[in-house]
Amino acid sequence: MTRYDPATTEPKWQKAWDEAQTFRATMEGDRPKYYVLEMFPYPSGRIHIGHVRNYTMGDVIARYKKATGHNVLHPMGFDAFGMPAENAAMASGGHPKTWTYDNIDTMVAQMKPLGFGIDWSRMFATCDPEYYGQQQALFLDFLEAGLVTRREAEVNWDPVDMTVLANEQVIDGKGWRSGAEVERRALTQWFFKISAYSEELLDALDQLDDWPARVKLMQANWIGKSRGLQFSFPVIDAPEGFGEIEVFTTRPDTLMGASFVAISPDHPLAKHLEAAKPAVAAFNAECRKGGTTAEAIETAEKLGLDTGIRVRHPLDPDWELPVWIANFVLMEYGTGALFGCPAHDQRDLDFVRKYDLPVISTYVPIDGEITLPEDGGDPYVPPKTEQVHYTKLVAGDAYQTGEEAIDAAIALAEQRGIGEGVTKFRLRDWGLSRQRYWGCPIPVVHCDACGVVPEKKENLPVRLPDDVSFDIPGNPLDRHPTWRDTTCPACGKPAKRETDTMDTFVDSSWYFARFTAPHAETPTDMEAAQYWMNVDQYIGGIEHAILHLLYSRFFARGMIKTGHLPEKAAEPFDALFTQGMVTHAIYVTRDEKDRPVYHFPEDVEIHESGARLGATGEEVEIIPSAKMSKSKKNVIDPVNIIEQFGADTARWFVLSDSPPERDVEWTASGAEAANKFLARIHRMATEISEERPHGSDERLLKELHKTIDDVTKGIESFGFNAAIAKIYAFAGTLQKAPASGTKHDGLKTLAQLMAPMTPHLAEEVWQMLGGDGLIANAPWPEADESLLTEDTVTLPIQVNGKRRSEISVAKDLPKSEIEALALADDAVQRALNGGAPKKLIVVPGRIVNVVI
RNA sequence: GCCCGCGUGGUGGAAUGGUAGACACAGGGGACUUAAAAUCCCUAGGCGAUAAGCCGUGCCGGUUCGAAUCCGGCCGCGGGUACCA
Repeated sequence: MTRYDPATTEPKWQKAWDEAQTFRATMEGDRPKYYVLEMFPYPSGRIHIGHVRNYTMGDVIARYKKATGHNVLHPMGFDAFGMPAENAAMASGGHPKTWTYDNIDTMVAQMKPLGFGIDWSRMFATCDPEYYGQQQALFLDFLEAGLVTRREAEVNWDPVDMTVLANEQVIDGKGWRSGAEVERRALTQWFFKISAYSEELLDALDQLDDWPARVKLMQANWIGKSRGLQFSFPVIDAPEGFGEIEVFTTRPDTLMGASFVAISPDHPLAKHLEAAKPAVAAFNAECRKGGTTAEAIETAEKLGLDTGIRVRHPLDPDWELPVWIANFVLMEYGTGALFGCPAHDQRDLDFVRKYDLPVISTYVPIDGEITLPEDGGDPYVPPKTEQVHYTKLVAGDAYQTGEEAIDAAIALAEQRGIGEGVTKFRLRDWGLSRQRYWGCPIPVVHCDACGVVPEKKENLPVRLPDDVSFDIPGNPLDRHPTWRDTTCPACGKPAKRETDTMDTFVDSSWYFARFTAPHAETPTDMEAAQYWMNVDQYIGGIEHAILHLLYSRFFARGMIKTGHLPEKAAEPFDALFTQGMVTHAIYVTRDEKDRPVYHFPEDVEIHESGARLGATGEEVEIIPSAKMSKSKKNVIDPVNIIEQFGADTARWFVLSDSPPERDVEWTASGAEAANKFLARIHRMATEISEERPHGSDERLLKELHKTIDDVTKGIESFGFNAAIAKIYAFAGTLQKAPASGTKHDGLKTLAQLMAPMTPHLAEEVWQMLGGDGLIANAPWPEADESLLTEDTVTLPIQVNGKRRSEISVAKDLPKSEIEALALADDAVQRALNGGAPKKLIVVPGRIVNVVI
């Protein structure tokens, strides 16, 4: 008996697929198209087991769809621009380009042995000039179509290194290299006008039936549509040009509980006051310390400064309120100013308690007592749909819901001409400027005479220069005179190139469209886009639920507007699946200064008494389980598993144990078990590979068709682990079954069911059993409906909801007879103890419940 | 802080309103073998005695004939938070 040997078998079948061009996608034939895409990887160095999991899932879908008669497109590429390449260049003196392309070569060489059914002829990297040149063309078309604008926005500024920092490079409010306290500084930057699409991007979520509900909810909350009242507070003794302060509120019903007006440190009035008042200037400078992230701003200590300016309450001219500058007021949202109502908002209450301002409740619960916030209680914040008792009413009835009171307040304000109801969105425009080298150059030129001038399309791509260095902080493009200095495309006079490059999210916002015609001389080829779009199934991590997916949805709309995609591609991803991460324990020792030193799992030996370093025997601390990360060294390189057990084992294991949307802990023992099972399947094939015997096995045939049905449904619903459990169960039954024609056919069909997951083994078994051609080209088995039903069913019998017994009855037995049988049951008799049941619930085919 | 998830045996998990723990890993016992490997069989949530029974899906409460599943409140963990990708 020959043992299954993946080392020879897997390359053999990969070569066979290659030679037959099995996965080359063309627009020929009349089969329906199917486009399956996994979020493309960043070329970080080597692939890890999480990549294997992600691309195996996509491959299962791709191979399954091919078997069900589809013309499948399954491409692969690399999201190749970004910071890590520059960091590597800074750390080790290489060039981002060399580093990136070397990594891509390594990762492709690691992925090919996994046997993915990918059309490798379509591969590209976003750092290929061929790709980013087309992206520059897209940018120019977007600019012309009015989808791009330029204005000031804040960045993290490292005052020592004199550079812009990414959020990731700000650690505890300090620059990662200099250690200097970071401050926020405004720069003129390019923006995509995504906020103009707020309403549309929100509304269209409803049509995405095959997206996870939580992703749609996160996007909806991110876009953040809210209706409220915009109105002004008249300023008393106003500085010139600041006669009133305009605010936006979603709770105009609480206007009679206002206790202060707060403006952002970036509000025009705050900036105006800086000039005359050193205290304001100092306060605003204090507020601008720290990074730009929402987390940093929201969790910072709430600070306020009384400007001394006072305003009048719009509903009561005798009521004066103080105007404060507060660091929690964002200039980007609403009007950059608000009124505080501490009785019904925790943040406002914290603020007034800190600065000793009044608290005024405007409503109380209808039922029940609360300690009013005036008397030291918590703020009262019921849902807007709940009816409350208004004690200080703006409009409407004293007893009404928050929603009703808000509508009434807006109506009153509009009637009196105080303000108007407006709809605001939280979504901000997409700042795409990055002050970095390794990205797509923004194809514009700054000319003293003509201003900002778009580069001519015939001059694209604007290529990144190769001769740059990273020995000093900052963007090397800024100090590269021969690249930076150019001539104005409009007037021909000397001018300077834009040295900012694009956010890498731009690169990943249209790559899916480029895969449909990766070498077209325009960004897309309309015929190919018309044929292949949309992506039928998109697969990727939940961490992309908001930004990447939202930007892609915007970009698709922009590409339609500029004639680069057909109308139908406005929502480019028909179905979305978000998979979980692969996690692993972290192994740590301590150095002489008690600093953590991380170790790769393969360097650690696990003993009963604990873990030790293989090389030195030093004791190792085990930190339970965390997301795989290169810096913590808790990454599993799948190459080890592939070398030891083969690609099919790696594929089978990553699919078998965990539901794909959930995080999975990597364990080596699981891979061994997966390998044993695959060897078992192969052994079965060697045992029954001779001629197909006569004779059928009805019981086995029913099992087989049930398995076909279960596995098909499992794959369709991404229930790979459950599908695999069914395969395990059927394989056990099959192995024990006596020889028959059914057994022979059953193993062949089992190979087909496994083919999307373990394609090499499946080809091997298929060939051994005399299958026709490649299993990769064989049509998917269909379950015979007539074999799926059973004549008798087992009904559990509950007494008061607890299982006490079970009966086996004919499937179509009338309810009355089931009732009689259930009541006659010993356990039920015992429970009834001579009495009669209060109620008898019979759910045909499912359960009986006797209520006593 | 805010938004979104998740929490089930020693472990990965199954069951999405109807028999909690399918399938597998690790464990225990056995067969085969001179021995080992490989393979095969049995066992397995907890308490109880192997019975009856009781308890049990992070915690507390609710809806229901019936809740891991639906609702409310908490705790813990994870993802995102607009310059990580």
